[in-house]
Amino acid sequence: MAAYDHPAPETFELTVVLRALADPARLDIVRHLERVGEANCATLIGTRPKSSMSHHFQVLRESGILRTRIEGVQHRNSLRREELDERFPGLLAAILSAP
Amino acid sequence: MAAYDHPAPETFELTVVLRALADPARLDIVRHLERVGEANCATLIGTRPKSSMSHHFQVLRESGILRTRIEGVQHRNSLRREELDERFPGLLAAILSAP
DNA sequence: TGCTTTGTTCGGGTGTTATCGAACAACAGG
DNA sequence: CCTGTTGTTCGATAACACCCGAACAAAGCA
Repeated sequence: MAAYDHPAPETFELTVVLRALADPARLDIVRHLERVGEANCATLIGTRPKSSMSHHFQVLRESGILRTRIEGVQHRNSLRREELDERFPGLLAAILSAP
Repeated sequence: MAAYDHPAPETFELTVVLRALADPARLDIVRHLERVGEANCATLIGTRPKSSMSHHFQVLRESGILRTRIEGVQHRNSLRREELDERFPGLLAAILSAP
């Protein structure tokens, strides 16, 4: 399995990031990652099937919100906090602290 | 023309607000309102038809991002900055300062 | 009463996104 | 190898959102 491509912070698009976050399932993923730091897909699957989760991770990854590191058979995801804050200062913090 | 209903800040939903902002046309409206304070629909129409604009204003209004005040035949729109900041501290500022 | 201005509402067409099962691929361990 | 685990990819369906013209509504004014 080849490593994923991750966009550079200068190419993050605000509307793309907002659209990625404007989904309850993906917001759950982001909030969970904030708590645990790093997680693979399986641990985040609630009632949703794997294929749906894989799609949501792809959207989050391609928008720049998270990075995926491959370790063996698992894909470990974590937030790109510094890079997001570099491009959109305060945005992630505001969203993570929102009710 | 009866006045519009505007949601109370406690009922603002993060995903709804993010979805409302995750559209280039609506982001333009929000940025414009930040500059001029208050504006009616017509002054914001660029190349888009009235019906499209009316739709975008409705989305922004129902999500809580702006309020619409009727004055004669004009509908004056302005950002609900304090109320948004009360519910989602820092969110609007982060978005307005983003590239 | 007409006429103009300003927006809304309606209807349909179009494109995008979410969802999910099933099949596939990559890796690790026995 | 063979098997189990972990995710991705594919294909189909359904839901949603955007877009725009046309008709409508409300208010101001001659």
